[in-house]
Amino acid sequence: MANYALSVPKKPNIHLVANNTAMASYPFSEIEIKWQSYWQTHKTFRTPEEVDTSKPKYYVLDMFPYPSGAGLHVGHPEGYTATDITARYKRMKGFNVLHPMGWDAFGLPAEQYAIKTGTHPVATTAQNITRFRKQLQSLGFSYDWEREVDTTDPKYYRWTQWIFAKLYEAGLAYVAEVPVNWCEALGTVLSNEEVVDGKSEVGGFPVVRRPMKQWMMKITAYAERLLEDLDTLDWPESLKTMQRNWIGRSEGAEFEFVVEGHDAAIRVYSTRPDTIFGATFMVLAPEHPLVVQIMTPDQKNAVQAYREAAARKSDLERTELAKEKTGVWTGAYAINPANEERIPIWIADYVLATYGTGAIMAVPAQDERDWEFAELFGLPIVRTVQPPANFKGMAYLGDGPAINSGFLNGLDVKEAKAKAIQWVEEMGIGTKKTNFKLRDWLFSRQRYWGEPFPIIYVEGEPKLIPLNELPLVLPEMEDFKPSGTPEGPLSKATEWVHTTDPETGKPAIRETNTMPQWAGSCWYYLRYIDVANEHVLADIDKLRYWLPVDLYVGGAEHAVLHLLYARFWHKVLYDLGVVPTKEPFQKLVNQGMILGENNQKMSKSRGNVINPDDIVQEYGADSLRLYEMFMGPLEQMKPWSMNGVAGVHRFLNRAWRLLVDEKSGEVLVSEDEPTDVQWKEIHRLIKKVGEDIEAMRYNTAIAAMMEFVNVALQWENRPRNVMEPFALVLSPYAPHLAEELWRKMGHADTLAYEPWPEYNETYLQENTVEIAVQINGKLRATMTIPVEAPKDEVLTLAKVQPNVQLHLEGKTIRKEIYVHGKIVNIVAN
RNA sequence: GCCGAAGUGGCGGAAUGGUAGACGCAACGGACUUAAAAUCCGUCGGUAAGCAAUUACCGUGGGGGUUCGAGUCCCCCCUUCGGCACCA
Repeated sequence: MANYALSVPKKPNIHLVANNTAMASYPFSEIEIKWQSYWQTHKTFRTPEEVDTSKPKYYVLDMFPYPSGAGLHVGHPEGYTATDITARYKRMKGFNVLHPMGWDAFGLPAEQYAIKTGTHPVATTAQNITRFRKQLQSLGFSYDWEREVDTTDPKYYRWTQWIFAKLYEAGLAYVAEVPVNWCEALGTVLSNEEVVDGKSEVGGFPVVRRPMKQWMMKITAYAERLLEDLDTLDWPESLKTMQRNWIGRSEGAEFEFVVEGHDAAIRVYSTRPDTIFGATFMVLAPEHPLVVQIMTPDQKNAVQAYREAAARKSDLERTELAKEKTGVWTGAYAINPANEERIPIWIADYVLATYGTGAIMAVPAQDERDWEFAELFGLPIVRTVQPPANFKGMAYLGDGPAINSGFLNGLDVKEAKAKAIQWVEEMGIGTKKTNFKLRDWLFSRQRYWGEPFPIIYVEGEPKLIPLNELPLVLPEMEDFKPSGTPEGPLSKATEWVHTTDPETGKPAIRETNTMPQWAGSCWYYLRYIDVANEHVLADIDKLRYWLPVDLYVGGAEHAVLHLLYARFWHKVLYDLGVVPTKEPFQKLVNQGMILGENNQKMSKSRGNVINPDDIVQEYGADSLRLYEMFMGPLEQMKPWSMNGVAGVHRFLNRAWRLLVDEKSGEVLVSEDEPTDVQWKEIHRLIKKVGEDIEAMRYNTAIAAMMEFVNVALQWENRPRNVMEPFALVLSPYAPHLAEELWRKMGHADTLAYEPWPEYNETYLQENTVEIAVQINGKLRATMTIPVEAPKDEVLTLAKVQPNVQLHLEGKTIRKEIYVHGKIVNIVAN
C-alpha cells in the first residue's frame, strides 16, 4: 500500500532550518500538543461500538501505509489531511463517522532488514508502527485509534487465513505449476522488480525461470462481474477505464481447423470470425502441445531450436525486446474450413500460449501483426473487407463490405461477424466465445514475512487445517536468509514444517510459501468496522450499517492491482453472505504525487526530500495540513514550495491575531450585533467552505478563508456571532488553532461535534452589483447598478457610459443583450 | 502504437459559456526600526500612448469553427504526464 520507502530523508533539510528563525508566530507548538492530548484523553474521536443507527453514517478511509523505517513522507499527509477534513466536517454535519487507520506491515523491506541486521521483523515492525503512529498523531488526524489494525498481528491475519480457507473451499484457490525467477547464485526466488535485464538487481547474477508449485486465485471466475459493477461506482473515469482494459473483455468465436494428414484439429480464438476467408496461414504459440505432433521431419530441427530459444526468453524479453517478428514453419498444413484452402501452420512467439487457445488463424489483410508476419515470410495476403478508396495503410481494421468471402460477401463487419458465428456453430466446428485478458492471481511468495497458508500436505495432497486452529502463527526464526532452494525461508523451520494431520494422524508437511502483501490489504477496511471480534471477521449488522466505504483516498499506483484484488475478495465474501454489499468502495479519489521543489520526484539521491517532522517543528501541524491542501487540486501532481508553507503559516498567524491580542493574550471578541457587511462576509464564507469540502475543492476553501481574514482584520470590532462560525469553518483544516480559539471564546468543550454553521441566503443578497458593458464582445466599461434594475434601464445606463458612447459613435446598434446581474453586450457596426 | 488526463503571469493555482489571472508565493516601492527580522500600506501579464486618471491593441500550447460573447463547447495538430503494450 502507500509506500514511500524509497524516498527517505535521513538528515534534516539544511535550508529549512536556516530559513525562518525569526518569524513571529502564534504559539502553535504549545497549542498543538495541548489539543492532541485533550483529544486523546477525552477519546474525542472514538466511534463507539454501538452507535445510534438512525443517524446517517459516513465511512472515510485512507489507504493504510506500509510502516517503513524511514517514517512519514509528505505524500502521506496529503490524502490523510483531505480525508480528515471531510471526516471532521461530516461529524459537524451530524453523521456517525468512521475514520480509522492501520498498518500494512507485512512485506519485503522488513525481511531484508532482518537479513542484514539480524533484527526480527516483529521488532522492527513494532518500532516502525510506533514511530508512524506518533507522527500521524502529531498532525492532529481525527482517527479512532482504538480501531487500529496491523496485518502482521495474528489476531488480524487469523481472518486473512480464514478468508483464504473460504476461497479454497469455494474452489477459487488452487495449486498450479508457475515459473518463478530463480537465482542460483543468491539461492532465492526473486520478484519481477528484483530482476533487471535477466539478472538479479543485487549482484547481477543470472536469473532463470523455473516452474514451481504455487497457489493461484481464480479471479478470472469473477471477471464479468468485476467489469460490470464498475458502472455502479463513483470512481474517476480514467481509473475505471484502466480496470476495464486490465480485465480486457473481448467477444468472438472459438473454432477448429483440421490439420492435413493428422487426426488433429487446431482450435483458434478470433474476434473477427468474419475474416475467416482471409485466413492464409495459422500460427501456434511455440509452447502449443500440437507442435511436436504435426511438425514434419525436415522442419523438426528448426522447430525444436525455435521452441528452445523461446523457452529461454522471459515474458519481458518476448514482448519488450522482440520488436521484430520471428517464427518457423512446422511443415504442416491446415484446411481453412471456409474455402477448403491448404494453409501452412507456423509457430511464432507473437502468439501467446496463455491467451485464448494459444493458436490463431492469421488474417494479414485485417490484422497488423499478421500483415507484418506475412510480409516478412512471404505469405499470401487476401483482403476480405473492402477498404475505402483512399485507404493507404496495409492491414485494414475498419468497417466495410466483405469481399472474397463466399457467403459473407457484401455484409458489413457486424453482420458478417454474426453470420460467420452462426455458420461456425451450424458446421459444428466451434461456438461463440468471450475471452478476458485478466489472468489468475499468483498468490504465493517464497518469503518469510507474510501470512502462512493454513494448508498442510498429506501424502502430497493439499488440505486445509481445521479452522479452529487459526491463526496459524509464523514460526519464530533466527535465520531469514534464503534457503538455497526455491522453497521459502519457512522450509528451514523444520519442526514447524513437519506436523501431523489432526484428522488422520498421518504425517504432514506445512505449506512453506507465504501470502503476498496484497492479502492483508484486501479486506482491512472490513476489520476496522469490528476490530476486536473474536468470533467472526466482522459482525454482519455492523457491516450492514457502515458499508460501503463512502470515500476512499489513496495513490493512483493502486489503480489496478489492490483495487481489483480487494473488489474480488469482497465479491467472494458477498457470495458467502459475509458482507452485505457487492462493492467495497463507493467513491474513490486518487491524490496526486507531491514533487520536490525542483519539480522532480522526491528522492534521497536528488536531495529534494521534505520531512513532515521538520515542517511541524518549524511551522506547526496546522500549517502543514493547510499547505498540503492549498497547493492545488488534490488529484493533481504538484511541486512542494517552502515559501508556500510560510505563506499559509502567515495566514494562520493573521487568523490568530484576528481574535487574540498579541500583547495581552486576551480574546478580542465583542458582543456587538454584526453589521450587514459582517453578516454577509461570514455567511458567504460558510457557504463557500461547505460546498468546497463536499466537492473536495479544499484549496479554494482556504483561499476564501484567507479573503475573509484579510477583510475582517480591517474591522473595528470582532462580533462573536461572526467569529464563532469562523472558528468552526476553519476547524476541519486547522483543528488545533480552531479548538484554541473556540476555548478562548469561552467554550468548555471540543468543537468537534458542534453543528456546522448554517448560512442564510438573505444575508448573501446584494442591493447593487457591478456589471460589465461590452461592445461586440469587448469590455468597454463597468458600472454599478441596483440588482433589480430592469433591462431597459440597464441598457440606457450602459449607453451613456462615456467610453461606451465613444465606441458607439458612427455605428448602428444591431442587438442588445443583458444577462441579469452579469453583463451587457451591445452589438453594433 | 493504443487508452486516459492535462497545457492559464516569474511560480503554485482561480474562473455555472458572461469583467481572465481570485488566493498564495516571488519581485519591486514605501511605513515602522539605529539596523535587520516580523508586521503594515502599495505596485505587479505584455506592448504602445499620456504628466496623470486612463485608453488602445495583444494575451489561457498552435490552427480552424460554433456563439452577441469561448480558458470553458466542436474539429485538427503539438507538447507533457500517467497507464497498457504483440491479448488475435
